[in-house]
Amino acid sequence: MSIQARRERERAERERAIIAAARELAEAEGWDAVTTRRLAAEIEYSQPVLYSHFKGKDAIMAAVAVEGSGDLAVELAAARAAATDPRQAVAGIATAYADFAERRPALYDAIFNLPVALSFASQDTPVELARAFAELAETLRPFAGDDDLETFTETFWSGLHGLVTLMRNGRLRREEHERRLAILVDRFARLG
Amino acid sequence: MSIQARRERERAERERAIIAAARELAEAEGWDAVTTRRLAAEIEYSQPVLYSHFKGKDAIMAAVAVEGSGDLAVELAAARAAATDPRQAVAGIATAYADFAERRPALYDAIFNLPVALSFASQDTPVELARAFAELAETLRPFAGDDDLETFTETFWSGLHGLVTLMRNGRLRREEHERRLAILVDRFARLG
DNA sequence: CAGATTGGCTAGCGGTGCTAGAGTTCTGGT
DNA sequence: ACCAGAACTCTAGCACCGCTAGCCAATCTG
Repeated sequence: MSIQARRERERAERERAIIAAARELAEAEGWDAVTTRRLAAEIEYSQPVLYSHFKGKDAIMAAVAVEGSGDLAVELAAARAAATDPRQAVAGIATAYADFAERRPALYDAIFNLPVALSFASQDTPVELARAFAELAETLRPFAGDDDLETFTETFWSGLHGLVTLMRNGRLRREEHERRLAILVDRFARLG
Repeated sequence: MSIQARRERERAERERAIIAAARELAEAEGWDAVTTRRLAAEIEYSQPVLYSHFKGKDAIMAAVAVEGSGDLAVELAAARAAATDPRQAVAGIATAYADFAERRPALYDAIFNLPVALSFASQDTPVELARAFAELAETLRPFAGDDDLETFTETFWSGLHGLVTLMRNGRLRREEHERRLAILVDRFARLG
C-alpha cells in the first residue's frame, strides 16, 4: 500500500509542478511563451507526461485559472474588509480588481479572457471563482435597489472587466483610468 | 501609363479580395480557421503574395477590423437615429452594440479583443472607429453631467464591452442578458 | 535584341499541439 | 525466485502554423 501511496503523492506533486511552471512562465513571458515543450523541459519530464495529467494545454491553463481566481478572491476580500463605509467599499474593491488585472495580466487572461472551458454561473463553477464573485456581490448589496443582486453584480463586474481589458489592449487612454473607475463606481454605488 | 494603371487596379482588387476572404472565413469558421494557407487558396494565389500586401497575418486582421468598425458605426448611427428620446436612444444604441457583437463575433473580436495593432484614442485611429465612438458619445451627451464626455463614454462603452465579451466566453448567464443591459443603461442614462 | 526589373512561385525553416508505439521498470501470482 | 503482465515514460513523428529565401518566367528599358 505504501508504495502506491508514494506513487500517488509523487504524481500529485508533479501535477502541482506543472501548474506552477505554467503559471510562472505565463506571468513572466505571457501565455505565448507557454508551450508544451517548454513546460515539459521546466518540470524535467517529456512532453507526453503532460497529457497524462491534463487533457491538453487548455486544461493546464484552466488549472492555472482556478488557482489564480483564488488569489483574486483573497485580494477582493481584503479590499472589502478594509473599507469603512459601503460606498468606499465599492470603490476599494473596484480598485483592487483593476489592480489585480494590471499586476497579473496573464493570470487575469486565463481566468476571464482565454476561451478556456471554465464554467461560470453554474453548478461546477470552481469555489474560488464563486468566492470572488460573492465578494463583489456582498459589496454591492446595499446599492442593488430593486434589481436582482446577482444580475446587478454581473453588470458592475462587466464594467470592471471592460475597463481593464480595453485598457490593456490599448483601446482606452491610460491616463484616464482612475477617472473612469470613479465614474463607474459613482454610477453603481448610489442609492435610489 | 495605362498598363501601369491596370496593374495597380488589379493589385488593389486583389488586396480587397484578401480582406474579404479573411473576413468571410473568420465569420464562417472563426479566426482559428483563417490561416495564411487557406487565405492563399481562397484568393487563388500562393502564400507569399499575402506578404506583398500585408506585413503579416496581424495586418490582415487589422484591415478586417477597420472594415468591420465601419459596419459597427453604421449600425450604431441607425440605432441613434431611430430613437425618439434621449434615454431611449441610450437603450437603443446599447442594444445595437450588443447585437452587433452577438451577430458578428469574429468581426467584433478583430476590432476589440485580438491583440491587433489597432490604435485607439490617438491621432491615427481609423475614422470608422472614431465614428462609432462618436455615435456613442453623442448619445450619452445629455447624461454626462459634470463628467468629461469622452471619459464618460469610455466608461459606458467598457460596460457594454464587458457584457458582451463575458457573455460570449460563457462567464455570464445568457438568459439575464437583457436585464443586465437594462441595468447598465439605467445607471448611465439618468440625470443628476 | 540584350539586360535589368518585376512579380509570383516552389520549397523549406523553425516552431506549434498532440500521439503512436517502443522500451523500461515495477507488481503480484506461482 | 521467477516471470507474465501491468504501469509508466520515452523517442520519434504527424499535421499544421506563420513566414521567407531563392529561383524562374514575364515584362519593361535602352
